[in-house]
Amino acid sequence: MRKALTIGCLARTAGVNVETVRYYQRVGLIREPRKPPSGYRVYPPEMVDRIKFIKRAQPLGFSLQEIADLLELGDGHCADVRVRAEEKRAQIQQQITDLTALKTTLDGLITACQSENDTAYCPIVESLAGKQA
Amino acid sequence: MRKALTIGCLARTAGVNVETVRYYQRVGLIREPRKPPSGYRVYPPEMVDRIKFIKRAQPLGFSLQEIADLLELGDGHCADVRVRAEEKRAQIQQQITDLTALKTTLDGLITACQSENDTAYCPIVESLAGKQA
DNA sequence: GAGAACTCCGTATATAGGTACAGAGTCTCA
DNA sequence: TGAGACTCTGTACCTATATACGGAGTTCTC
Repeated sequence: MRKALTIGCLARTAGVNVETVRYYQRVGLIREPRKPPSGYRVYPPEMVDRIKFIKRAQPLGFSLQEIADLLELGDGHCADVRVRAEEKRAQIQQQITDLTALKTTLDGLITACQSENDTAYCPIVESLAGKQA
Repeated sequence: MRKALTIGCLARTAGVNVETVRYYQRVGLIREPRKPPSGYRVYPPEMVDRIKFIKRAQPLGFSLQEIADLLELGDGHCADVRVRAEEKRAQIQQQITDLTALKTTLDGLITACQSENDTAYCPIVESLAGKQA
């Protein structure tokens, strides 16, 4: 019989700490499997990808709560999925726009690194100088 | 005479808390102006944009340390600017790629919201399913 | 020139996202 | 079958990123 996916195995496979898995359970980000009479919980294999997703979404600027929202959309507990998905998409589009601006600025720095730069002007700051505030 | 840009005025204009400005000074993210004999520090006007930049970079997934790095690049304290800028650019490109994948998945959810979704399969998770780990 | 509003400095508190550890029970495998 | 590895629960601790507060001094405004 294949080894059961217990919490330690899950954590190792997904590349996180066991305590992190427990933490995600505590805050409701992932479901805790029913505790079998024996006492050791067994996780479904998809849980590995779910945790990997979380770990990749974080450095994109999503909080755990936002990630929970995204996952819920994917889980298809519909109702207002469409509306919420559209909101998320708009937010993500804004992030892409900002990052693209930043990247363009870095391109400039890279190709013209002989910066005649003794002024208070900072090209990096300019890149996100949206006048929205 | 125009009102001097004291810390309160700076904070208000940039849309942050006074304590946040002090905090950024403490951690070295922005420079604290020399204290005049009177005791009230005066900030240069560019500081407003610098703080706004920080506040826009954070939700893109950058830590304060990473933002400090970016700003330093822009400030042109060269030496290894080119190399560091190239690293940052690569990182940002990866973020853009990931976000684009996520957005594409949301597009799918939005156009085909009648999800025949009773399986363990989750399209959102799939979107970042890079097999890099 | 007096009171309100502001600044300074130091310290304390808050929240998110983990990580660590203790003590007791369970599983695995030679 | 017994030692070592693992899990469970609960609680404590840690870092990053702020935010709040108290008491003393400064500036603005009327």
